[in-house]
Amino acid sequence: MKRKTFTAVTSQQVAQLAGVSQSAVSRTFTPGASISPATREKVLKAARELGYRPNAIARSLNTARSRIIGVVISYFDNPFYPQVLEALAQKLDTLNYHLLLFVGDREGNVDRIFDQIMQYRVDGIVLASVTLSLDLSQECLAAGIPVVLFNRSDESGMTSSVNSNNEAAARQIAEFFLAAGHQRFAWVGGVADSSVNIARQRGYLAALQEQGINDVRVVNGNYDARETTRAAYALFSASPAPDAIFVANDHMAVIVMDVARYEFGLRVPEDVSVIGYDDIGPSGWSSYALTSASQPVEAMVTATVELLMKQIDSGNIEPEQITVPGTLVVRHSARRPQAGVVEENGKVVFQTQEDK
Amino acid sequence: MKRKTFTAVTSQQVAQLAGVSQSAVSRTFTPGASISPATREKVLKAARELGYRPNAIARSLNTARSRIIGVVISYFDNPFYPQVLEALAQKLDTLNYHLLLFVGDREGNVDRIFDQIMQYRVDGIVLASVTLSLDLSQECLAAGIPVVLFNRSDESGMTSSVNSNNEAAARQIAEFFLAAGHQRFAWVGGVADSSVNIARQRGYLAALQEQGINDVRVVNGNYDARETTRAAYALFSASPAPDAIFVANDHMAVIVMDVARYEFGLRVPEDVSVIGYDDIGPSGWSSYALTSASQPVEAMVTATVELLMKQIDSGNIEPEQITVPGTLVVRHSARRPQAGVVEENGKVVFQTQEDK
DNA sequence: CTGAAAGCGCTAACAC
DNA sequence: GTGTTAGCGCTTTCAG
Repeated sequence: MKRKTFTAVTSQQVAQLAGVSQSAVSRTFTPGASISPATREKVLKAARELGYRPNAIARSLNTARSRIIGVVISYFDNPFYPQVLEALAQKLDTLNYHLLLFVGDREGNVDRIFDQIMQYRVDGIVLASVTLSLDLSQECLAAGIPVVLFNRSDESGMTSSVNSNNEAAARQIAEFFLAAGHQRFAWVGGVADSSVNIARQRGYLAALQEQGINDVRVVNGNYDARETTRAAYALFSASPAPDAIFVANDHMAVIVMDVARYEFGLRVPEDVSVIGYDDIGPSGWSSYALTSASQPVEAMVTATVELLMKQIDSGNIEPEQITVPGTLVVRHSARRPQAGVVEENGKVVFQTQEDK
Repeated sequence: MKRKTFTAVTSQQVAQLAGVSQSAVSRTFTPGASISPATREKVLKAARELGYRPNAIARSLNTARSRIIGVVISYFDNPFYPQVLEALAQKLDTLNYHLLLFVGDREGNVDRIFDQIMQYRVDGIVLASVTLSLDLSQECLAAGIPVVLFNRSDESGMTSSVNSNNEAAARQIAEFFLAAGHQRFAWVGGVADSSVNIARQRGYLAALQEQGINDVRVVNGNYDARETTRAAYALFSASPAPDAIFVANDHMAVIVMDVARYEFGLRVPEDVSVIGYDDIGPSGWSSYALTSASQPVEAMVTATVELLMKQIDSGNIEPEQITVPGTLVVRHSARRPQAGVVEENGKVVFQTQEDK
């Protein structure tokens, strides 16, 4: 058994053992501080003996930097977000920052989350919650805390954000459908006023319209399993049913496929082509083999963290909008066009003219 | 534009504006403190005006309580863990605790994680990382920090843990297979030395053995997609191939099903029955309709948090092993026995004799 | 390069 | 009930 008294060891105690001043101890553990190799060694030795670790809380108190980034997420059902979370945690860890997690479910807890975030004096915030009102980010910015919206943008341009190129990707999907000779198009949307949903829908419809197609069936799945099922039913019950469906994200697309196959006996892609967005894990599973616009999670996370760090270090929180391009990963849930589908780094992707 | 100087407002400033002492401010924000309604109001008013929020960092420093729980997770690919994370975050939030996330990927970063955890003086730790060595928990316990292992146990009994009843559930699965008349059994394991994997395998094999079945095909998927695919190939290439496969978790079971169907043209469950463990989201999708032992996530999380709180409040970290029972959710990936399958709260489950 | 000393913002005795 | 007074463990001037 170890000592019963669990009072953590302090720099003071280390100093005493090492026979130096407490500031010397502090300096040994402060990267850029000026300290002689000799004392440094003494301190390190004593620290090791005592099992000393600097108290991050105390440090935060007088540096006014917590080295904590608050991350607000909801929609854990969609594997996209856990993937982001993992990447974010790893990236931050690299920089010796830490991740305080907030779950933003109902609209009602914005105030509560804001309160918690403020109390912990987080150095920055990643807002990756689709549903949460933007008031939160405004309040944080007003308080001088850097915020970056992840996979979501703020139309007013007041908040920094990192997104994939939603509109362009959606246009590409329309082109893909068109090139494969589809005729009857549909769109299954997510939460109607979420920014990525709007951008994807806009790109898709616009590209279609440019080819003279105005008659696109639009339904809404609201990022919700039950509602998506209902929306899919509506789609396939119509006659003629659509033969090309772009679903706002993979998490819903998978449901649409299941309804098509198991409730309507449709073959995918022979009877109907389905394309999604995100390229989450299940999209790669054989049962789905979903053709999907991939989100470059790593790149997006890197951009997010860099943006945050820049703002934290400079104290300047000028908003900045970052868009990182993704690719259309071609699998088997949608009929393939004759041209444009190529292999690239072991993945099959679709290239439009401009890409070349 | 707001004021350019973002120095957060302190209790001192509030005190001044309210015309009271700084301690009065502190008291109004300390739940049980004795303060008169009158001063309380004055303080609250001043605080509102200034946008004051207590500095949690400073508070932590002298209460020696951070109100932060460190959560260590790896294996984000398996939706089970994100689900746990979400539940944990929500539950902790309820109690005004916060969740600092650590990603434990490689064995190598145990020391690093431990270091970070210690530096932030977290009040407790939830270890939900399958792969991470138990040294971490030992070190934390030695440092006097409550640790509870989640979905994982420590054979030595030195660490607290919360698990579903792995062995019992596995036995039940064996019974289910047996009752449905299966003959050729197989087991697809996860990381060989992970505690839940061991318990599930043990229960399954023991129950089978008690019925005189000793010939069970055992392969290993290591909780990894590629390896699981390989393991499934091995299983189905043999002749005769198994007709009843228990896979250590759903995340692998889904892969096994895909291989069976799309690589070997097998029908599930006509040709082969597959049962998994966890009852994650995708298991409910029509393409899989996986029969699976459900983990009672909410109950497990509640137990975890309660245990942690008890230990934190009492300062007593006697290890305690908690097991919470789950149910076998019956879908369509495994042939159903004649008896024992009943509907319960809208879910179809399997009941063994003892259950009744 | 090093030690002494002054806080960071708050809580918790302690007197009144 | 309220103000005064010590710190919590550390960083950071400031002399030397």
